[in-house]
Amino acid sequence: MARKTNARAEPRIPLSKDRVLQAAVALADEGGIEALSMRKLAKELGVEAMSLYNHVANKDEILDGIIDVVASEVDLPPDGADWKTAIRQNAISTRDVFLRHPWACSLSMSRQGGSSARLRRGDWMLKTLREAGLSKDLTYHAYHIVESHILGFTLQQLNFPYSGEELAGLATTFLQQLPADEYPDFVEHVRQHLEPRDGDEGGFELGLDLVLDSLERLRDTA
Amino acid sequence: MARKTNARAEPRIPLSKDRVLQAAVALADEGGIEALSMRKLAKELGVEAMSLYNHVANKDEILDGIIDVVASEVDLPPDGADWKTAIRQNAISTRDVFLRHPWACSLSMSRQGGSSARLRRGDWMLKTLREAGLSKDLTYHAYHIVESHILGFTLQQLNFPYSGEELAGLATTFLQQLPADEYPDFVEHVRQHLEPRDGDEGGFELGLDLVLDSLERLRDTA
DNA sequence: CTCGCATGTGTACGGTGTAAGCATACGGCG
DNA sequence: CGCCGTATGCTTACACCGTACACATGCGAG
Repeated sequence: MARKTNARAEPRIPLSKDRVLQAAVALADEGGIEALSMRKLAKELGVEAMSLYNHVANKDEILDGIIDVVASEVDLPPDGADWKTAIRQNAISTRDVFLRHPWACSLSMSRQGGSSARLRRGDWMLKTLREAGLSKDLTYHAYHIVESHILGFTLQQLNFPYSGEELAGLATTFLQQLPADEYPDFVEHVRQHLEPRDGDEGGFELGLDLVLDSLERLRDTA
Repeated sequence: MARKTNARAEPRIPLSKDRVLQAAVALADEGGIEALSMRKLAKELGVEAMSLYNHVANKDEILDGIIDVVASEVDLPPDGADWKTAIRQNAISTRDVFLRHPWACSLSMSRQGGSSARLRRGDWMLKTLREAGLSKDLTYHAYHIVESHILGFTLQQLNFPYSGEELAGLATTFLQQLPADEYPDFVEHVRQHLEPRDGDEGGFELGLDLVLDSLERLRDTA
């Protein structure tokens, strides 16, 4: 007979922080962040809940970890390119990543922990701004302004009832039950959301360019 | 003896949805949103947890309700004034309210429910933009861009380790434990955060004016 | 072989939101 | 005045959460 313990049937890949985080991201991706519990995560890995604690200190460490996993997915364009297009690319990449992991944007905004991938991105953006010739002070503010647009815009888009094809139906019912005479402009706005304009990259990039051009102007006049 | 039930000692103000929401806001203000549980809220009101369900359907309704309570605190400047200063005032007021209720900003971004005060504010801003002469399309985008800045910037500020006096000490330790040679620009940025610049209204209003001026320019050239 | 350590398990505790049934108090009716 | 339906509050109970703690088991080093 086979050796008693080394059950050949399943090679039993050992757990690891990496595997835990990977599974956590997958779980959050398909069920939302509220579906990510230690018990469900353990089950997903074929293990008991407490076993996870051999690889992570607590759930917070998992949350910080999965934020870092998604943060590591965003592109940091190489130096040398024009600063505005570099930041533009990074902003768009950041947005894409957050749309791919819809739970990550709000989670990322609600915890201040600086894990490596996030630090790397922040440092990259600051360096890019600084090397673009912005003053120390302007760089400081520009960073927050650009980040505000990226995070704020993406979060808004993620929280909208959804533009995904048939789910527009859901939005129309939402529309019908709000008093059109009392909030006419808001109703009009929601209606505009339902027009086919595949995503809101349009508005996102419009605002982004507004901000970047303004910063450039500020740099040149100051 | 006194009548048996009508215990004179405490007139027993009856519960009401309003009283529940008011207490919920107070609880969240002093303990953060995670301190807001049905049991604690009930205790605060001198009542048992399940009694709350006579006045609200579930906890979500409480969350939507307290968002509306804070939303009703923001100023909607009267018509007639210059659109940029009107929106400016509203933006600053919105930011102030969110700084007063630090839990409200992220909560407000993570639920799409349109309760009356929020709808009123959204409608007001859209109307203001439209009457400023922005095209339908530009109004649509401008709304999201302005909102992104307000919400994104405020959220960023709320999540920063804190600029409050001695808590700066906490931030300095945070600073010391991150590798200064690896992320030099980020370290510099955090250091700038610690300089006395009471709040970040500076950056907030700078970015806001950037956006508003750009929108005006776009209106006039299109 | 045996020991120690890393890893996974089982059980338990205090917390959460809330469903169901019971107790009580109040307002309108005879 | 007395009665009763309804609104309000209380009690108990359930499923789920994060995680502390004690224990079982496997593997590599001496």
